[in-house]
Amino acid sequence: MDADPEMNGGGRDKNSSAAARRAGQATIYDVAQMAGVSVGTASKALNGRGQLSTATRQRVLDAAAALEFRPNDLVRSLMRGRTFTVGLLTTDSYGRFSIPILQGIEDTLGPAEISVVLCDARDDAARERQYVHLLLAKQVDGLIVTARRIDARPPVDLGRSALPIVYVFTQTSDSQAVCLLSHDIQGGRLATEHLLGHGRRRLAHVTGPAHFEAVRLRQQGMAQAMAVAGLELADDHVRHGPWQAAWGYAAAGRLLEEAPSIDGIFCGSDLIALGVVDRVRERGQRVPQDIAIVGFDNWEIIATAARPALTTVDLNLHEMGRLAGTKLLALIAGHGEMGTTRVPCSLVVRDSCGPHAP
Amino acid sequence: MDADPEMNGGGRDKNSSAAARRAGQATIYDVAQMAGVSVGTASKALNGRGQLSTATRQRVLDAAAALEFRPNDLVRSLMRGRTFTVGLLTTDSYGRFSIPILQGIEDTLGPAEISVVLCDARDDAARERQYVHLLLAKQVDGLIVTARRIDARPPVDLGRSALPIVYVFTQTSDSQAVCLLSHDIQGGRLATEHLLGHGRRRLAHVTGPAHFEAVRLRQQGMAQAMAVAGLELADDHVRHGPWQAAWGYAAAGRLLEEAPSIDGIFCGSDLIALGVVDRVRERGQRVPQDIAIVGFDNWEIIATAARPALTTVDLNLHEMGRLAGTKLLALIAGHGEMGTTRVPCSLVVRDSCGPHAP
DNA sequence: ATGAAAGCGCTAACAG
DNA sequence: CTGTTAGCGCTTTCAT
Repeated sequence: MDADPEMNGGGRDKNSSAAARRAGQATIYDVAQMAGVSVGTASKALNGRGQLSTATRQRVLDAAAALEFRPNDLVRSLMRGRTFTVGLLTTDSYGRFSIPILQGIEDTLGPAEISVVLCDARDDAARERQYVHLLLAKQVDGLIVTARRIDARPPVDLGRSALPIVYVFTQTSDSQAVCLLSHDIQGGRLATEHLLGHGRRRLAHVTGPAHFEAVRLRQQGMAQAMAVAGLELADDHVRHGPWQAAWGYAAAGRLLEEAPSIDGIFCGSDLIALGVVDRVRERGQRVPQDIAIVGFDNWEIIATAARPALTTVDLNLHEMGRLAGTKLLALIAGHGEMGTTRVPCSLVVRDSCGPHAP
Repeated sequence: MDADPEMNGGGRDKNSSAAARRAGQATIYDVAQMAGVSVGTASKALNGRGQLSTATRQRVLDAAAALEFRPNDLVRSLMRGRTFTVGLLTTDSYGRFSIPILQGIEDTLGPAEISVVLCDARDDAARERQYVHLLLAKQVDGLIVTARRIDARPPVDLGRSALPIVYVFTQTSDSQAVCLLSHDIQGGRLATEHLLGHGRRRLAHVTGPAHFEAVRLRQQGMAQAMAVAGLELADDHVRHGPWQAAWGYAAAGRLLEEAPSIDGIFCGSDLIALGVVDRVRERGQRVPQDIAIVGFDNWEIIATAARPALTTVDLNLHEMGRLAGTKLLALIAGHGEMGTTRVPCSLVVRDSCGPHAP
C-alpha cells in the first residue's frame, strides 16, 4: 500500500510524528522527502558514510539546512548503546568546590563530545538515590562523585549496573574505587615552608574541626615542614574550631594573648584567615611585618577581600576536574586504573606574607 | 566466553542488545522471558495498564525486581516525544547566582519528575551556541536562561524550534519573552527605609559601575525612599566603582574624608559593604553606632564574614528559581503568559544597623 | 487475559 | 550509487 501519490501529502502525516512536529523539529524523513531520496540515503549523506553521488549528497545537505534538521540524540544513543553523557553527583550545594571541578571535567569531556549533567543531592541520601536512579535510567556512560570534603563516604549504590565511577575530592572505603584527592599534607608543608622561608620561626595553626581528615593532614604537613627546620609544632599552638571567619577572629585573639611572640600563622582555610588578619590588625600588629599569614583554599573572593590579600594554598580543583574527566574516559574505554591519586596543591602568593619567597 | 546454553542462549543474544548487556542492564525482554510472558504483557504489568491476572502481574514484577530492571528513559522519551528534562543555560561560572536559582528550579520541577541539565556557557557566545545545539539535540522540553546580571542580552537563537524559554535574572529585548527579574528599585527602597528607620538622615551610596542596570535601579529606589522622607540624595554622596571589597574600602575613605557627618551608607553589594565597614572601623568609627551600613545580595559567606555581620537586601534567588520553574512548566503545558515579572527583595537584619527596625 | 505487530527516528546491513 | 529491510527497547493498539 503506497500512501504517497503526490509528493508528500499524507506521507508527512504518516512519517513525521506528532511529537516532532509539535516541537517544530524536522525529521530525517522530511529531509529525505525534500531531497527526493530514501531515508537510508539521506542518513548516509548526512553522516558522510557509503558512496553517494556528489549531487545527491548536496541535495540532502541543502534540504537539511533548509529544514534546520537536527538529528535526534535520543535515537543515536539508543542505537549506539552510549549516550555520551556522564553524571556529576555532588553534595556541595554551595558550589564552592563543585563548580571549578565541573569546569575541569568539561574541559576534558567537552572535546570528547561528552556532556555533563550536574545533580545536587544536597547532602540527602534519599535525593542521592533518586538521582542515581535517574542517571541510570537516562543511560549515562559514567559517573563522577564529588563533595565538600575529602572524608570517606559510602560507595554509590549502583545495584547490578557496572557503571564506571570516579570519586573526586571525596573517597570511599572500596579499595577498587577510583579516587582523586587533594594532597593536603603537601599543601600543609607548602604553606609552612613559605612561612619559614620568610624567616618566621614561632608558628601557630588556626584551623577547622579535628574530625576533618583534611584538617589532620594539613597539620601533619605543617609539623613535617617544621621538623625539617628543626622546629616543633606545640599542641597549644594549634587551635581547632568551626570553618568560620568569626572563629579565626576569636582564636587569633586568644592565641596572641597567650603567646605574643608568634610571628607566623598558618590558617586551615581562607575564611578563617580572613578573621585572623582582621584580629591581628585590630590588635595593632601589622600583617605581614609583625605576623605573616598563610591561608588555605585560594577561595579568590575571600582571599582578595582580606586586608592584606591572602597568600594561600590552592587546591587545584580545576586540575582535579580535568584529571577526573581523563580517568572516567579511560574507565569508559575499559582501560582505567583503580586506586587513589593525590593531586598536589600549589601556593598563590599575595600580600599576607610579604613579597615572593626569598 | 559465556555461552549460557541452559536458560536462554540464542534468545538472549537476539533480544538483549550488546549495549545493554555491556552495562549490565536487563531489558524488558529479559523480564518477559523470566516471567514466561510476552514483552507486551510485561510492559502492561510494569506500568499497571490493561487487565492482567494478579498472578501474571506478580510474576513479572518479581522478575523485574530480581533482574533489577530499569526502564530505559531514552526509549520512553522517544515515544512520548518528551524527555522530561529542561536545560539551564548560565553564564555565571562562579555559581553565586545560578546555584540558588538552580535549587529553586529543582524544587518546582523535581515533583513534576523533570530533571535539569546545567550548562555553563562561561560568557562565551560560541560555547552557548554549542550548548543550545546540544540541548536541542537532546530534545529537552524547555530552557531556562540565567546570568550574573539583570541587563538585557540577545535572545537565545533557537532557529526553527519553538522551545519554551524563561529568562531569569537576565532579560532580552524581545517583548514576547518570559523574564523574571529582581526588583532592584524596591530593594533600594527597602535598604534606605531601614537606614531612615534607624534615625539616619545623612546617607551615602557606595555602589557598582553605573552601566549596570541594577546599580541605576537600586540608586533610584534609594532616592525615592529619601524623597518620601523629605531628603535628597546628593550626587557627590553616590560613588560608583568596581564590584570589589577594595573599592568599598577606598570609596569609604574618600567619602568620609569629604563628608564626615555621614551617618548611614547603603552599599551596592555585600562585597563592597565588607570593604566599607573595614575602613569605617579603621577610621575609629563604630558600626552601627556612628555609621549604619546596609549591604545588598545577602551573599551569606560575605555578609557573615564582615565585622559586624551585614544587614543586607536578599535577592530571593531561590524564590526566583521556583517561579522560573513554574513559568516554564506552564509554557510547556501551553498556557504560559509572556512578559516581565519583578520579584521583590527582602531585608535580612544582622548587626550593621543595630537591632531590628524600631 | 494474553500475544502479535506496528511503530518512535535513525542507522546499518544487504540488495539491487 | 541508491533503496529496502531490520532492528535499538519499549508502548500501544488490535486481535485472539
